[in-house]
Amino acid sequence: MELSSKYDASQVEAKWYQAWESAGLFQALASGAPRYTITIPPPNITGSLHMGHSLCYPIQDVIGRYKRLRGFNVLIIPGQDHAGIATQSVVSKQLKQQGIQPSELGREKFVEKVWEWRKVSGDTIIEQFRSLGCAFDWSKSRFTLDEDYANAVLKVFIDWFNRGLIYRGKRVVNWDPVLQTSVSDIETERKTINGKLYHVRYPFTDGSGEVIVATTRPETMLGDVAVAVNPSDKRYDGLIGKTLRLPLIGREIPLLADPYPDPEFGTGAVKITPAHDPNDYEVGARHQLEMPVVLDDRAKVSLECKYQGMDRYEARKAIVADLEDQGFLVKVEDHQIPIIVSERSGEVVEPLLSEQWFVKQTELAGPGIEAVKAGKIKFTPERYTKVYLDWMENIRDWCISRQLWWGHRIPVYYTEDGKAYAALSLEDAQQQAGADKIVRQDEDVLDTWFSSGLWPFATQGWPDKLAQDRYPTNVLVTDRNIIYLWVARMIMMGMDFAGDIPFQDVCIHATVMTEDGRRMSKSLGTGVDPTEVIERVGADALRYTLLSQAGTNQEIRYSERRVDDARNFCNKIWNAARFILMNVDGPVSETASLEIVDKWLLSRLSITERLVREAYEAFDFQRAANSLYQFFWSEMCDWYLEVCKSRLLDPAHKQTPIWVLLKAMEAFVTMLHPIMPHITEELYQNLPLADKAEFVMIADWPEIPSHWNSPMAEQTVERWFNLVRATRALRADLELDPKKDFAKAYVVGDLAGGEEILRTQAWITELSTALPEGVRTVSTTVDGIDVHLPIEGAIDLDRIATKLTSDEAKLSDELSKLNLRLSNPQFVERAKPEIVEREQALHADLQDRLDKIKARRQLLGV
RNA sequence: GGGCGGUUAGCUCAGUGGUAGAGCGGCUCGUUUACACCGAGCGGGUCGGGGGUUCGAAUCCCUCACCGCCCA
Repeated sequence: MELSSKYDASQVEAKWYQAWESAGLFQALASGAPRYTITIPPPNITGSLHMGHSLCYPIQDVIGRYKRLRGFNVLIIPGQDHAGIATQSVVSKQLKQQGIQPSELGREKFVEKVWEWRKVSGDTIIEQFRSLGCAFDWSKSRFTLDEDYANAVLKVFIDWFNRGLIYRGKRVVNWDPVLQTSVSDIETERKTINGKLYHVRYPFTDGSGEVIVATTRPETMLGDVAVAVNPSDKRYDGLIGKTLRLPLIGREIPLLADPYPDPEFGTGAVKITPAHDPNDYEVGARHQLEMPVVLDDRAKVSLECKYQGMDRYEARKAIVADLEDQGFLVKVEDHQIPIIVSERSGEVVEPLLSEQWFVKQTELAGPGIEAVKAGKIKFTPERYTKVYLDWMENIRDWCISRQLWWGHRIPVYYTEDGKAYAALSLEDAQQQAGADKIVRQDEDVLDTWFSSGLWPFATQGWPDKLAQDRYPTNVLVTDRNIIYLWVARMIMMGMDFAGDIPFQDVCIHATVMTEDGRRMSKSLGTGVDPTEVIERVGADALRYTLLSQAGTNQEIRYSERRVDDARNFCNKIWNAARFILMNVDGPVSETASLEIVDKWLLSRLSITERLVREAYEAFDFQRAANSLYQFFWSEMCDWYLEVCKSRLLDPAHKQTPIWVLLKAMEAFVTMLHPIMPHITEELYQNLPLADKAEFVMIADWPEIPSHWNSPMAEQTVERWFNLVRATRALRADLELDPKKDFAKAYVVGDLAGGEEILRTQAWITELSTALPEGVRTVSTTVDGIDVHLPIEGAIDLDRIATKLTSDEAKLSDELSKLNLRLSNPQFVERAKPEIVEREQALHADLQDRLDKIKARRQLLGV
C-alpha cells in the first residue's frame, strides 16, 4: 500500500462515516447484550453548531463508541429543539431585514416561515453532526414539534392541569419588551450598572409637610399607589395613615407601614408600584392596594397622561425634568443600580404584572431531590450535586406561558364566561364544557423547556409505549448552564410521568472559551466555526483538541496551537503505522521468544489499557487522551520503534517485534477509536491482523493477558533507557559529536544484557565492557553503572571541568539535604519503612556518584 | 451577602502526604528504515501570601488576597 508521508483527514473521514452508516452500525443491535442508551440534548435550530457543541456531542459519541467496544448494545437518539423564543427571534430578524414585519404576516404565515427555516437550520446541524463523526441513530431522530412529541407535551400539560398543578395567575413576571414575552427567572441575568438615585418630595394632602422617597426608576411613579415605611422607623411615628399627593399626577395615596422598607436605606420611605416591581407587588397584595399597569408590552407609557406613548427611558427624562421644574426633585445621586437582563434579547427586563400560567414545583421536586440524595442519579463532577440540590430545595413556581407564536400552543379552551378546560382538541374541550360553548383557545405557547423536559421518554414512545429496555437512559451529557433549566426539569418530569429517573449519570462538561479565557460570542466575532477547523485539520484533530482538555475543569481554552498539536498527533500516528506497514508482509503468529524490551512495551500497554479504561468509565476524557498520547509517542515511537529497528532489518529476528508492534497498534487504535474515530478506522483496516472485525468501530476492547504486566521488565529496561539518556546528554553537553556514531566506549557494571541497546541508542560503534588502564575518558553513572567515553587530545578540558564542578555542586547539595533527613531520628522512626529504605538507597547512589566525580577530576587533573 | 471553581515553568495545564511534571514556546545540535506536522539535548518554578497539623505539605486544616462562574 502506498501511503503519503502526511496524513490527510479529508481523504479519510467522510469515507468511513459513510461506510459505518451503510453497514447499519449507528442502529442498535438486535442482540441481547446489555443496553446503553443516550438521548442527546437536542440543539436549538437557531443556525449552526458552535465550539461548545463540538465538545458536547463528541463526548457522547466517545461514550457510545467506548461502550460498543465493551460489548454494549448502544443506541444514541439524536434530535432538535424548536427553541421557541430563540428561533422566533432569529426568524423575526431575518424577516425584518427583508422589510417584512412579522405582525403584518400574521401568526399562521409566520409559523410557516419558521418551518422553512427549521429545515435549513436543521439540515445544517445534521450535516455538522455527521462531519464531527457522531455515530447517532438518525432513523430515530426527533423534533420537539413532531406530531407525536407535541401530543406528549399536551398530555403532560393536561394531566398537570387536571391534578391542579398548573394554575393561572396574575404575577409580576420578567417581561422582555423586545421579544414581547415573559421569560422565566433562570433565563435572566442580574447585573449592576451605573445609574442615579432620585430623591423626590411627596407632599401630604393636608399641607402638613412631606415625605422624601428615593427611587432609581422615577418613571414608575405613574403607577404608585402608596408610600411605605418600616413600622419600627421612629421618623414616621404619628404619620402613618396620612394621605400623600402623588407629584405630577395628583393621585391621592396613603402612607402605610410595612416590614419591606429598610430604615437604614435613605429616608426609609419607599414608593410602592405593585404592577412594576415584584417586591412592591408583595406589599400591594398585603394591603389590598390597586395595581395599575402603566407600561405596555413594549415598555411604553400606557397610562393616559402627558407621558403616554413615551418609551420608559424617555418618560424618565421627561418626568425628572418636570419634577425639577415643579420643585419636587430634592437631589440626584450616582448609584449602582441592579437590573435584570433577558438572556435572549439582551434587553433590560421590565417587571410587569400580567396573567400567566404557572406550574407548582415543590411537590414535583421532592422525588427529584430524593433520587439524587439516594445516589440513583450521579453528577460528574460531583460538585454539581450540591448546585442541583440547593436549587431544588428552594424551588419556586415555574412560569410556563410565553407570548410567542412559535411553539406548543397552550391546550386550554375557554367558554364565553371564561371557564377554562384543558384538552387535546377543541372537540374534547367542548365535550368537557357540555352545554357551555367554547369560544377560543389560549393564545400563548409553552416555555420551550416544558417540552424539552420530556425528552428522555417522549423520544422513546411515551405515552403510548415507552421503550422499557431503554428507559432510564444511562447518561445525560450537558453544560452546567442548564442544570436548572433542563436537567432538573427532566428529572421531575421523568419521575412523574415515566415513573423512574430519566438517566443514571449526569456528565457536566466544561465550557469552551477563547484563548484568553472569554466566552465565545458570535456577535463579538470571537467564536470559532467548527466547520472551518474540520475542513483544515479534520474532525479527529478537533475532537482531540477539545477532549484532551476535558476533565473536571469548568472551562477549556480553545487555541489554534492546540489544534496544531492534535493534527501533529494524527500525523505521528499515521507515520508510525506507515513505518510498521513498510516492515510487514502479512499477519504474524504469536512467538514465544519475547525479548525483555518486547515485554517492556507489552507491560506499558497493559498499564495504559487500565488507565484508559478507568478514565473512560469516569468520563475523564482528558486522562484517557493523555494516557494514549504518552504511551504512543513517548513509549512506542520514541523508544520501542527505535530499539526495534535493528531487529527489523534481520529477517531471522523481525517476526517477534512485528508481532509486538501489530498487537500494540491494534490495541492502541482500538482504545483511541472513541476519541479519533476516523484515522483509527483507516489504520485498523490496513493493519494485517489475523483475526479482525469488519470495522474497528465494532471490534472488541483489547484483552490484555495479565502476565503482560511485568514490573521486572519495566524496571530493567527503564534502567537501560536512563543510561542511554545519560550517555546522550554527556555527549551533547560536551559536544562530542552528538548523534554521530561514536567510535568506541566502555561500560562498567552489570547491565544484564542491555549492552546492545546502549550501543545502538547512544550511537556507539563499539562498546567494550572492560575499561583498560590509563585511557583518558569522560564518564557518567546511572544506578551504579558507568559509561566512559574516551577523549582525544583536542577536547576542551575547561568545558569538562565546568561540567564536573556543577555536577559535583548539585550532588553535594542533594546529598546534604538527604543527610539532614536521614540523620533525623524522628524520620527514621516514623516514616514508612519503604520510604526510609528508598532514601537510604538514594543516599548510597548519590554518594557513589559523588565519589566517582571526585576521582574523575583527579584523573583528568581538572 | 452565600456557594462553587481557580491561582504550579514564558503560555496552556496534569499532579490529594514521601527528592516538582507534560505539551507548546525558547536555546543548542541533527537529514541514521516512518514522521521537520520530526529527532537528540539543555535551560526554566521559594507550587498566590501568611499561619497551623506532620518526621515530611503543591497536596490536609485555618486565614487573607486576586480571577472566573452561579445563586440571592
